[in-house]
Amino acid sequence: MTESNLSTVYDPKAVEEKWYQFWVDKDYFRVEVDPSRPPFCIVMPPPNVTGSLHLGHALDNTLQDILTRWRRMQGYNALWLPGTDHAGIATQARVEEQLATEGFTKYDLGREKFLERVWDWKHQYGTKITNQLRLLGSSCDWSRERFTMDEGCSAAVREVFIELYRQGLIYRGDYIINWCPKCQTTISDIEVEHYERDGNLWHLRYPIKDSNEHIVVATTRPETMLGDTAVAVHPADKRYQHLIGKTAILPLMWREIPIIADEYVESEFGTGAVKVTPAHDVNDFEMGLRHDLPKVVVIGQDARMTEQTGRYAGMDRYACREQVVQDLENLGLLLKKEEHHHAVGQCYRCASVVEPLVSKQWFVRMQPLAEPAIEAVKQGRTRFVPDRFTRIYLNWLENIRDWCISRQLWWGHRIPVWYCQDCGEIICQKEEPSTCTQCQGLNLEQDQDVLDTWFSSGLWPFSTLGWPEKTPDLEAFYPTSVLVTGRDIIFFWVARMIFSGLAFMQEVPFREVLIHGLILDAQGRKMSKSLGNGVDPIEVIDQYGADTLRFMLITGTTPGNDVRFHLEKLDQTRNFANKVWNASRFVLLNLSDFRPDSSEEEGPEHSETFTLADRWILSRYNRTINTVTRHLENYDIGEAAKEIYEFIWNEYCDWYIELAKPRLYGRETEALRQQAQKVLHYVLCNTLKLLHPFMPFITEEIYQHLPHQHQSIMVAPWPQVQEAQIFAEAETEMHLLMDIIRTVRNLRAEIKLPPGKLADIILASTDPKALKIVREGEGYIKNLAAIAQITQYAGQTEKPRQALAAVVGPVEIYLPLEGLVDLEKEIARLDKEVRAIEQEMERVSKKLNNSGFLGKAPEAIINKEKEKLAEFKTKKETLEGRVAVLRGTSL
RNA sequence: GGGUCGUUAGCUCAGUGGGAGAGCACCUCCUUGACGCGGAGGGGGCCGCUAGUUCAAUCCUAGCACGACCCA
Repeated sequence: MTESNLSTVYDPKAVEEKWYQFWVDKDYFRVEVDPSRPPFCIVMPPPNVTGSLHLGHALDNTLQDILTRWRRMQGYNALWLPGTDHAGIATQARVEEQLATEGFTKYDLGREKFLERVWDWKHQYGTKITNQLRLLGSSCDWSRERFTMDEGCSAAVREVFIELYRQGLIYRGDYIINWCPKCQTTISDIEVEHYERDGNLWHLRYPIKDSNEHIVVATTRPETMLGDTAVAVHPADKRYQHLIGKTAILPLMWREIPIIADEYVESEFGTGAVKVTPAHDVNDFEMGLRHDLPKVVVIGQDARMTEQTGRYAGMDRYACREQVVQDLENLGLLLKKEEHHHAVGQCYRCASVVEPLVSKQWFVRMQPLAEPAIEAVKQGRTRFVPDRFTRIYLNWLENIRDWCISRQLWWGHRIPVWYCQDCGEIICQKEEPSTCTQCQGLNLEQDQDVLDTWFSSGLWPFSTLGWPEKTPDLEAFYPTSVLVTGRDIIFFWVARMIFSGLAFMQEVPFREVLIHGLILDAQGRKMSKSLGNGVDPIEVIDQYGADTLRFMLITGTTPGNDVRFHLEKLDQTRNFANKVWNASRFVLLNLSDFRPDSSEEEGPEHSETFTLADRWILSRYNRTINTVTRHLENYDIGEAAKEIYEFIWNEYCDWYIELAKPRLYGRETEALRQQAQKVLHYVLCNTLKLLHPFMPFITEEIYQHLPHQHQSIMVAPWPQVQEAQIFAEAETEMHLLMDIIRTVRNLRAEIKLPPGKLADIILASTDPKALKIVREGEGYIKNLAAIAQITQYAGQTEKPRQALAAVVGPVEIYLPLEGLVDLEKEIARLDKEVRAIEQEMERVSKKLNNSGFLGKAPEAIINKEKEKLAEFKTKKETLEGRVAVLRGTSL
């Protein structure tokens, strides 16, 4: 064995790639349909093929990998299905940027050639990102990897489009949409981000026809007045009653427009009268429908004024704003301009100010699809974790508007609709028609637009499992077990998967949705390219290893809450990995002559030779299995990790290894040495299994060095609690000894006794049980508190004056130090402690004298308080007695 | 305007209806045969504010303040 050559510092680089390749070679990630085992399935939220892994992906996929590895070890047939997303706008934009550096536009290439370029891009970056997922340790089934534009997913998209079209749930119409003038495409409502801005509110006077009166409207966008087709007031507004039904003259255009009454108008806002521009405002558009108003398009897709605007035609929308204001002012029709704070919609992709426009687009009728999706979640068929996201989901679906799904892009799923240029027939079908179904004409043209990316990702949970074919995978794994995703795409994606799943699979796509927060930078800002505050997970892996990144991302966090990324936290986690490494090194160094004689799962048989420390660590280990498993079941993944961290560091390393050393170093019998080896090995080996889902690489590396039964730790069974190995009494006894040891160390520090200098102590107790524990634990105390001689007293015996004293439960501790004890200082110290105890006692007595407490509190709590009081009382008396001795006022 | 989350040690964050926790930072000590990416000990908190429920509130309820985010 070469274990003794293991470096004292864990080096992730040396092992990670090796083990990932090993797992792949062994085909451990690949899943076959297996009816004999319960299925567990996660479909991966497909990362975009636009770029590279960011920390959000790292968190998302770490969580999925933890769940998958854990369930796999538990014996589930665990499928984690990976894939990537074509990400329409984003990818197209990146390729256009690339072309621009070569001095081309997409129009120079033409649609077909351009798409070839995008596919090239996809192959390059799709591979890059899936390779990065491998670096992270993701145990997904790569043989099932999918892409939203592969043949199967594309077939699913066409199937769904045609079916919804057939049912009348997809329609084409002139409606107001959000237009991004930079991306030159529509975007859906949720792709618009609203930001507060400083703007102005202009008050414009519109003359009333055949009257000297004016009506004053307030607007934040004066340039749109050129497209006004009405003025609206609230029907109950007393100020304007006499004007309702009259006609106003639209200045500059000198068009007659009606004054209408509509509930939508807020009387309190501005002047209480609003201009109505149905072609350029969502609310005005709806008002226009209610009142049958004409729509005058004054701003075009290039964000310039249209021919409709006469002399303003061709101006940029903002230049036109200036001009209109100026012209109105010249006419004396600008009443005032006031500063006004308001929200402006921007494109989520390029941050251009979105222009609401009326245009012909494809829409999905949402009402009939949303209803079952609302019901399913209300019935708990899909459960959100944490629960609060249920309301966010429901709120959105309950107020849903129709979904604009056409995009004026080239990269994406082409809308499967053809228009007959001869007879105007609209043909919607899977395959390209060769002749018109109506007039048999040959002059067919396919719709130029593609579908919103989320249209295809909404089908992801079943399209990836083979739908629309009836595949064994679909049968076995749908509905999937859990979806893990960020809180930012509940609307974009989660809701759409649920209604699509219900519509086409008649069942929800997943039973549970685990929502996690976003990764923020150290100042709490979102990481973004423009801020340049992003952290590259690959660099972190390079520097610290994937295990450290994974563990760091999921510890100290709560489900659903954002996480700030601090580099220091990486050090902390790296130190933990190193601790695990070195504890394992220690065990290995002492296992050279060890041959396990029991199964890895069952561990050493209970034996009379178990020491107190053995029983204690076995008991603690078994309780840890229980707690960790429970936390994982509840998706409290950070808590599960913390539990393992604390068990390994604070119990296994800090105490058990130290307690076991004397036996290992052969100061006792060979049988005792072997017993220690067994327990050390068993607990370490199985604790590594608990840690494996969180830190797959280091646990595999160590497992392979240890004597082991399974080919890999990742296919070893998840540890089971062994009731026979839970020793409650050993835990209590060990805690008493640990307290005594801590207290002795404390006393030594008090008087600055050098750690190397052995001391003698006196332990006294009137409690025979305590004396027995102390007698059995004598060796532990001597070793861990650097004690040479322990003198035990049963009962009241005279103690040396020149000694420090302390009380731990029923045990008195004396550290005699002839000539070193400053009696005054010692008295002061003890007095201080007495006062602290008195405070505690007062609080407890107050409770116990409260009849309400005695009458209503559970008996266990009352007894606990009584015990506390009794313990404080003894301790106080002992310490006071001690003070009296030191003062010489007693005996 | 509606909603959600947060407010706990100097910093970053866990946690619980019944004696306040971790990591980092800070102070003291330690080249102890796994680990100085370590060990031992220590200091440091009206658990945002105000009411209410309760025998008991840092935890539950309401309101408020501040911060972040979402929706309109």
